[in-house]
Amino acid sequence: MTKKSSVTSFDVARRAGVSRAAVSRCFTPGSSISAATRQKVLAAAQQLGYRVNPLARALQSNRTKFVAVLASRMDNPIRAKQIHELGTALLRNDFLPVLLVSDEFDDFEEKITEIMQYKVCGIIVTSDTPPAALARHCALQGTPLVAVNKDQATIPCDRVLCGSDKVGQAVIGIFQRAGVREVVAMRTENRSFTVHQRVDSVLQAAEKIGLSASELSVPNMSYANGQLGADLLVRKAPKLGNFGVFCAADYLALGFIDQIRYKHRLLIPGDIQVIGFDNIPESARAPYNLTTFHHNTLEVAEQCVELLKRRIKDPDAPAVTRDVFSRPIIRSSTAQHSSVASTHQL
Amino acid sequence: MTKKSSVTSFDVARRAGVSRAAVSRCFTPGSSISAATRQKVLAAAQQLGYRVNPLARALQSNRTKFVAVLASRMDNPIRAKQIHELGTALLRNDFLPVLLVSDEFDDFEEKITEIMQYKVCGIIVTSDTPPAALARHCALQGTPLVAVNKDQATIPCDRVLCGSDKVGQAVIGIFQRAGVREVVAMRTENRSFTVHQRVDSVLQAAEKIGLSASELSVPNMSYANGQLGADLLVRKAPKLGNFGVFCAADYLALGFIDQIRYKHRLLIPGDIQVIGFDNIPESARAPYNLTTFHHNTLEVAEQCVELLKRRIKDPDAPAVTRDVFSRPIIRSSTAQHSSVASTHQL
DNA sequence: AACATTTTTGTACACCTGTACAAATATATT
DNA sequence: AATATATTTGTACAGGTGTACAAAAATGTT
Repeated sequence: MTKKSSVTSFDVARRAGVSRAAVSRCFTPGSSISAATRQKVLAAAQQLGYRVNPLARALQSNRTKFVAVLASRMDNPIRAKQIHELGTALLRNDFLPVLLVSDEFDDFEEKITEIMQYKVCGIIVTSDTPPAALARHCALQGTPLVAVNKDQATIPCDRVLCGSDKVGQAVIGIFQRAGVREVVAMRTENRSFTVHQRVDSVLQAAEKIGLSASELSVPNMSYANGQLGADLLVRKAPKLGNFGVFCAADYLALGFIDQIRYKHRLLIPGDIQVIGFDNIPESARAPYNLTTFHHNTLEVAEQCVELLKRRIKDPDAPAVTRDVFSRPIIRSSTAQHSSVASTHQL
Repeated sequence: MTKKSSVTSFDVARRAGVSRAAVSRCFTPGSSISAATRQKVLAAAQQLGYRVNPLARALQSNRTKFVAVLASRMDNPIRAKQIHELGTALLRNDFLPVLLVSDEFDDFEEKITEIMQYKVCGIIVTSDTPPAALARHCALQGTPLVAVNKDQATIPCDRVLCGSDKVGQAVIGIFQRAGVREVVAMRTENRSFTVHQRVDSVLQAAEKIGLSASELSVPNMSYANGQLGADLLVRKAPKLGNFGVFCAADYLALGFIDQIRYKHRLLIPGDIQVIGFDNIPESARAPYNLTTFHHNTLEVAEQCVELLKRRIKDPDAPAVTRDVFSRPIIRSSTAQHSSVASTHQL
């Protein structure tokens, strides 16, 4: 029933008996317009089914509602969840997320410069390997940039972290209460900033109280590498007693647990205790019941949007870092201390 | 080093010593321009770092490279994978995916009409509950629409399916060779078209060869509902012998298996055999080893893009449906028949 | 009531491109 | 070489909006 949507501000102006500028002002927040004319314009717009043409507006104002979201592969459920939360958070705040999946792209930088031509009002980086040139591009164009779980050095801009540098004390506390004598922290060799933060934090906390701790390195953060980690550990320390293994991500932990159980035929938490990070859905299930940290992707997403809005409002504000707390969730992949009543939870 | 990117076609024209129209033609495929001037324009553009302003172009041509991707929650890994594949497929084909996550939005229709104002060149629907008005809007605006795993009746447009209506024969074949005497197909009550296709297909194939079959209904497609299904089945048929359960999605199957094993203390495949659909990563792992069907999300995504391009080229082409084959993957949640050598695979 | 000040309005231009049209040039034909 | 045809070029307009500027109206002040 609606016309071919070619109803323009000119049509509304004529209908309302005002100038076209008045129409524009009516739909531009903060413009000077009297209540009377606003009323007239709104009525006419309603009748004609008028909507501001966002492309024309963008051409004029040099800004759209688009926000580029840079993501890497979504095979890890926590990544998928983060993208989902970012998407909904952006939509809730009247932005439009453009999804740039970096996977398999040589000319990813080209894609980024292309999307920037569309005058996006911001960029959120989630992907593992942000092109070094990205920050430079953004600074040059004046495009707000928010990095999720990135090192300050890698990309100088507003950042949101997930409390990875604070897990050490909790991890060591849980292990200690459960009678662990030897801690192993599994690190990945890729440049995931948070993984390094978590492992460093755990090693540091162990050292602080004089608990024996070492680290184990696997290439990247996948289920298969969790399995590999199990093989490496078993080879390195054939007789495992009172061992506690911290895996820098649940995905690693699941592979580790399955391999320890199904290949090496050891018991968890009997022979080895395991703590992960992320609290992906699988971790809560019966076969795993993994003690872990709740990665609060919703809060991370909301902080991202908040920082984005802040910077849009004040482009010259100093860069800040928001650290979102990840609370520990204790399940049965770690032994329950006798004196602790029942922290056990799903 | 690059200027503030305000280099316009006018600048290039002056530098190349041609008219502005020549510059436009140089960057518009299919325009009439001589090799000589094209050369001159390209050289000037290169020197100045000129890029066509896509917003101005869109305003003129009434078309952008944006494609709206309608998605629902990404908690199910197969959904996340599908979105990932769609995203990369669109980027590979020079489109820009705008992600609209339908979750929790009352005014989702409003969001859709908003994004359509941006003159998107297409919409791909993946979400479970496509607004009924969507197809109408698209037809009205002439926007190409591709639906993934949707009923023809729900939305009349180009469609891509994943071979759900052809699983029956394979499922029954596997069950039969494994000695199953009683088939149960688990259906979800939500309006997922493919779930119904799969269950119907299985029931039909069972009836065809006179195998006893019934169905079991749970509210929706989640791990928890898989658990619920297990409870319902055990209550309904306390003595389970030679039972084969088809779960319309792996996610259901995992919940079913865990509940059967950890709560009801039965063996899989000893007491109950299970087949799923999707082949999510978890299904391949040691604790599950689920016999299932490989949901070919990559192929689905590529078909979507192909149909989209086809319709952009020829808006009046008749609506077509592409059905992507999902091949069975036989693992140890179904018993291996003695005469079959080794179809077992990870 | 006369003036000063603030708010609102309309006009005109800018944003940057694609393309219809006619003029100009190049190529083919006799 | 002269004509007919095909190709290329430039001019001018259209696409729909935001906003600087000055004029007009409304409000406040003495």
